Formats: sequence, C-alpha cells, structure tokens
Amino acid sequence: MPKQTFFNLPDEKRSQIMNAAINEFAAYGLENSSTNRIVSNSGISKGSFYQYFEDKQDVFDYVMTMLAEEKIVFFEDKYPPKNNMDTFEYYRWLVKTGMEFNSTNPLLVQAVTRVLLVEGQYYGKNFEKYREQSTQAMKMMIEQAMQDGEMDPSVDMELAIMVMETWNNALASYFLKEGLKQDDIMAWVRSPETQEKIEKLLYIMEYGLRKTESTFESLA
Amino acid sequence: MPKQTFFNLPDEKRSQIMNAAINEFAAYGLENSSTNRIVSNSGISKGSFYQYFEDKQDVFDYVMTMLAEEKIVFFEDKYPPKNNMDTFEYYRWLVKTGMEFNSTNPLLVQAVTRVLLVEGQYYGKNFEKYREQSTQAMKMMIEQAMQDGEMDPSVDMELAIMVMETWNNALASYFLKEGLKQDDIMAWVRSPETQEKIEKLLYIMEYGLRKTESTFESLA
DNA sequence: ATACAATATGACCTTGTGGTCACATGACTA
DNA sequence: TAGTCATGTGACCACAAGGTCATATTGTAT
Repeated sequence: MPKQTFFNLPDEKRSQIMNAAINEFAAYGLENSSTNRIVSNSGISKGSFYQYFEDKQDVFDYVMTMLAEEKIVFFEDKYPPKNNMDTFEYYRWLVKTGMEFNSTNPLLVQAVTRVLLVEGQYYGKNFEKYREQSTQAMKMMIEQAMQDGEMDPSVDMELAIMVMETWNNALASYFLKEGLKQDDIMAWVRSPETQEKIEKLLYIMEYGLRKTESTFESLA
Repeated sequence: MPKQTFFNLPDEKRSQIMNAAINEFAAYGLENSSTNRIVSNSGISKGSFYQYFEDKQDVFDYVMTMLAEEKIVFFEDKYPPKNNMDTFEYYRWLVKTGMEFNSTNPLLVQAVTRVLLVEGQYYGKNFEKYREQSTQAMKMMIEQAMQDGEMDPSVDMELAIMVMETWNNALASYFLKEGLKQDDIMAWVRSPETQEKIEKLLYIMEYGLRKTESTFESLA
C-alpha cells in the first residue's frame, strides 16, 4: 500500500502519478519498468516518489487495487438482461459486459494484463488471492452448469476451468491487440462486427469446431 | 547468424555455450537475459562472446534455428499411423507427436516459447517468417477439413486460425507448466493420464463444453 | 626456431538502474 | 517573528548492464 503522504496529495497530482505509472507498466511490464521514467513523466522528483511508495511493486499493487475497485463500481449497477439464464448465456453476458468495462480504461487493463499474463506473475505468490477469487467464481458457474445438465459431464472440473481460463485470456488478448488500435474503442466493442465475432468465438467454445447437426446461425 | 569463429569451435565448447544461453533465455527471456551470466556460465570470456556473436539477439536467433532444425529431424521419420485420417484425428496425432518432441529438449522449447509468446516477440517483425509458416500450415489443414465437410462451415478461416492458435499456445503452456516439474518428462507425456487429458482437451476443442447428444467416452 | 595469423582475455567504458539522504521550501502555530 | 514539521528535491551511491579493445596466448607453416 502507498504511504499516507500519497493519499494526502491533491487529486490531480495523484492521478498524474498513477497515469504515468499505468502508461509505464502497460508499455514495459513490471520487471522492465523504470522508476526514473515514471518520475520524470509524472513531474515529481525521485525523492517524492519514495515518500509516496515503498518501491515499484508497491505502485503496481495499487494499480491492481484501482482496477479491482473500478470493476466493482462498474458492475454494481449492471444486471443480466433476464433471470434464469442458461449458464452459457450468462457467461456470454459476462464476457460482453467485461469488454465494455475494459473499454472504459483500456490502458489500465493492459498494464495489469501485461504483468499478470504476459510476465507470468499471475501464477506467482503475489497474486494468489486474486487468482483464487476468479477461479472460485468460475467453479461456481461450472458447478451450476453441471447441475442444470448444461455442461458435458465427462468434462471434469479442473479441465473446464482450464478451458475457460484459456478463453478468458484469449479474449483479453484479442481485445488488447485489436481494441487498442481503434480511435473509439467503446464504439468498436459495440459494433455488430465485434459482437458477432465474440458470439462466434463463444459459440465455438460451446459447440466446438467440428461440424455437427446444430450449426451457428448469424445472430446479427 | 553467429560468426565463423563460433562454428570453428570444438563441438563440446559450442554446446556448452548454447546450453548456457538456452538456460538463460528459458529463465529470463530475451530482454532480461544477461550476456554476463551467459558468459560466466559457459566458461568463456566476455571478449570471446563478442567474437562468436554480434549480440544476444544473434544468439537467440541461433537458438530458434536449432529448434527448427531439431524439429525437422525429429519429424522426418515420423508418419501418421494411417492414411486418410480425419483432419481432427491428424491434428491429435500432430499435437501428441509435438509433445514427444518437446520432451526431447524441454528447455529449448521453454526458451523459445518464453520469448515468442510470453515476451510477445511472436507478433514482432523479427519472427514474421516463422509465424507465417505455421499459419500457412494451419490454413491448409483447416481448408482440408472444410472441403471434407468436417469443420463447421459457419466458422470462418480467420476465426478457426485464432481458435487453433489459442489451443496450440494453451497446450504448450500446459506442457511447460506441468511437464517441467517431472523427473522423466517423456514418461509423463506418454502416461495414460496425460494422454487422456490431451484427448479430453482436444475433444472439447472439437465438440465444445456444452452437453449434446454425443459425449466423450474415456479412451484409456 | 621463427614468424604470423587466429583466438582468448578481462580491465575498462558508458549508460541506466533502484534507492538514499542532506538540504530546501513552505505552511501553520505560538 | 520565530519555531516546527510535513513535504519536496536532485545530487549522489553502488551495482549491473551491453559492449570495446589493447594485450596475451595458442596453433600452424616454414
């Protein structure tokens, strides 16, 4: 956690510093980030930096906290369009709403994703609590789906989690790779083309690549 | 490419150097690797290093070349168990044989995977040719599957490639995360447990997570 | 044995890093 | 006005990085 001095700062200065940090982490990750650059890009002195934070890990932890808090606020007043949804339908809603959230602060998402996934910190000890939290949520969803007879029972829990984590990561990567090119990222996410792409991907997750009786019909 | 002096070296010394380099890249990636450590771990002097290589990118390029060459040699005398295989069956064979190859030199695989996927160099210019090569191979496989009516035609080419790349990466990550813990990695790959796990994963890729009429039966 | 080219060496260079600290500034109190 | 204390500052530190180069060593041909 940052020191008290940091929280005593005027809002504008605080967000200047955090913006510089987020930019740095998004561009360089945690290991290759430079406190010198963060300092010079946020217009504070080296000495001040160390009066606000313990070290750069401390800054990054706070970036993670910011993301978590913003996500909670964002989802607070979002509810699925209807009750008693099919689990897969619910997951589709989650994915789409998650993408809308990502659009509200893509750099923040990129910074965290880069460090957790790309730098592999996700499986380190520092982030165990976040990981367990998200795994737990997926577990509940999968159990629900199995109870309701929606999910193939020959797929065991461990495997199902791996599959869903894989898709979550793939979707996040897709969002960052394509989305960050756009001028208006939210418009891009909401466009019929992107929506159909997501639908199709999730359709493949549900029904697989192989041709069977049931076949995807454009939902556009 | 390394300089001629490097290829003049006795075999043992050459492989000492390359082993040190592979260990370094596997542990630290390319950006965070240290020529100083490579030098001291391979028992040569700093000066010699720069008489063999331009810089560390040069070393890594050669690591890539080694992997490609070893892979070609390995696959040279491996043929699918039967002709006229279903494309998905062929892909399953490819994945399993690929895992056997990975077991023959897991550190080399880890070094390259770490830099390409984890460090994101895969999408940079340096590796365009490797990427296009593998994309091309997948494209051919998918086209074949579509022609034969095996693959869902509502899945367009771009999407199918993304799905298969996603699974290739996920399988590679799984192999590195679990396999490197094992004493005898080849035995682990060939064990019925691992084989069934792969079968199940590929089954999900084919048929999806949702419960339908056809359901996975243990193949053990 | 001599001469010459190829190879090997590590001290040294610059640059950037994370981190410290003696001091300057400024706001608030007595 | 004088004193106090939180905040701000940048020169400075030790260290590791990638890379260079004058010199030492080795191998080979005559």
